[in-house]
Amino acid sequence: MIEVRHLRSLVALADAGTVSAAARRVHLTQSALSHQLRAVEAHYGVAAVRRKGQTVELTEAGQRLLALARSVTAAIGDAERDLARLAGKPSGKLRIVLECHTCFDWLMPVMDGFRRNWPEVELDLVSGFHPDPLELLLADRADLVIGSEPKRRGGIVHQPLFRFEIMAVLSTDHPLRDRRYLEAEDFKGQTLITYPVPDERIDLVRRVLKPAGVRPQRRTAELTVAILQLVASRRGIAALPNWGIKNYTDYEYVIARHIGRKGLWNDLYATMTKETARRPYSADFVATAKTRCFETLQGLEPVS
Amino acid sequence: MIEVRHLRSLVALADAGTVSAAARRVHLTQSALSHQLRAVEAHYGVAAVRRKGQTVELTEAGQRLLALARSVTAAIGDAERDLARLAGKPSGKLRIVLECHTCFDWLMPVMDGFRRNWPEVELDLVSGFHPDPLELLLADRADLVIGSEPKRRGGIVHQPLFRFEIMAVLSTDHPLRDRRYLEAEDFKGQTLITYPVPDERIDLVRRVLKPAGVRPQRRTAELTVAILQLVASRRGIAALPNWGIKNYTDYEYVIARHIGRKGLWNDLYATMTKETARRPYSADFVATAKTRCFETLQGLEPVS
DNA sequence: GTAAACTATGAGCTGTATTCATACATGAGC
DNA sequence: GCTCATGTATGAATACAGCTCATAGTTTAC
Repeated sequence: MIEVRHLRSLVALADAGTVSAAARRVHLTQSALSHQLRAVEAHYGVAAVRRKGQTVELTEAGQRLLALARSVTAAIGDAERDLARLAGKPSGKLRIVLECHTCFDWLMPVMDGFRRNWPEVELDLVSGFHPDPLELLLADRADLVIGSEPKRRGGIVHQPLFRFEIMAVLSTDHPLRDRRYLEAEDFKGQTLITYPVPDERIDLVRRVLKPAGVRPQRRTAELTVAILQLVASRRGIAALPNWGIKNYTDYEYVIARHIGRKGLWNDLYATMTKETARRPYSADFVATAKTRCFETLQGLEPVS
Repeated sequence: MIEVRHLRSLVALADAGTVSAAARRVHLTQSALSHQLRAVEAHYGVAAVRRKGQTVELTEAGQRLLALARSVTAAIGDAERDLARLAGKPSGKLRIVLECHTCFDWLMPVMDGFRRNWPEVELDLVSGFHPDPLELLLADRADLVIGSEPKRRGGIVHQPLFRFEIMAVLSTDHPLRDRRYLEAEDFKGQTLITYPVPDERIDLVRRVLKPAGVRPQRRTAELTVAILQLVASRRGIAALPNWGIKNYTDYEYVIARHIGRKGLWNDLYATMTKETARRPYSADFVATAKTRCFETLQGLEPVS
């Protein structure tokens, strides 16, 4: 008998593209997922995936099962929201602070979905720059902070969202184009194009350049497209999330390179007070944000 | 995490009305189902059922979960049919023979549904009376027999459908009206109103009256409503399935009494050749017939 | 009042899903 | 072409979830 867990695994597989990555997403071993897949295939007497070298591809039967999986998981989600509503009228606010500038790109559709699912909740985006966003939580001026670097503090919980890679973005004819990955030294004498935020908020600077004593020139732009425009015009190098630049690298408008041998990865967390975390709608916000990002953004990994 | 098995149990519970009966339907113990229910309720922090003396009733949350359950099980059913189609183009015939006259009542909607789900399968109803329907299977003049009394024969398999009670139907002012149940003796001197089929096909006669040497007068009518009409007009007693007369007894148009202390129960089977049983569409026919009957007919029990 | 239904619940067992250990395949980099 | 990293497959061992068993408490019918 097929079970919800099989369907969730299948969704993860379709989104991740490999059994191993899917296993990480559903917090199982690769072996467990392989066994699951085999069991489902044996049960229905059809192949659900086709092995394609390092990666895996759904067969027609797999696609059909995936369609089932998506509709079933969506139906379960809807039901669970209704149950939460029945368990106790959950009116309230959700005021969100964004530490990470690029996160706007995925946050907007998530917020749109949330507004539809929880019309009774007052959704808001706290704007402006805040040196210590956690203070906003404690001062009851915000309910949820999206950022990295969880700092332990009483009464505050951090819920992992996902991990993504920050890549160096270069013009197609940049002298560093043949490097497989860039190191701190490579940024010497370069211009770094960033959002208009302080050094501390730029992972490349804080975690790579500053420790190595490298201080390249800075130039800023508000919008991601503007930054890419400057990069393409050879005005400098940018450091942006993998998934934010996929469309531009695919068409070789710009090129992307890893930062460091293993790449520069960033963990994203949703941070809130314990009390907020207990509310069903905030839990749902985090859950659907994760689901949606893993579904739509490329190259994501779960926080380890 | 809620699983498909919980949802199936919930459907069974809603259809059966008691935890014990639901447990029999899903082939689990009453205890297992009670534990399941508790687990689901604990997981969502809501009560799904309200105890009502001997029986059980869904709460609002239970109703919401039931709606989820029905839609999910239906979606899984659809997907499984599609997978069967992908596994191998299943064109073919399904010629059905009915041993049991009243079964027309539930068979028609089941056949309608089947025709929609399997347009590529030629569905047919073999009409007329046949002394030995199994012969039709072996002679390839039919594919599926619906009847009771499974006789072992090589190459032929019997798949249980359900068990139902045959009750004596009396006019509201009948002298036997105060008996809680009728015995063979009670039929002495009565007129028995039946479908126009031989003695052997009438369970009351074959299993109760004949063994006791009681041979009441017979009078026949083709249609169930006609039989009920005669009963109401005090022309005699009939023996009909529980579920077939519910509407009439509810309005006290006629009254129904058990036959024998424990009631007279009849097991229904779908009988076919092994080869037919292997075809996905015949398996699906049996499965959906069961599901649908348990859902729509009252007082059914699974075959033990 | 008794019998025959029903439900609830803790303890214990069983079966199944998961992990572990391992073999083998593929692709990138030197 | 060799090595390394990363992927998949699979049998055996393991752990835990879910089931059954045993039992007590309720409700309903006669």
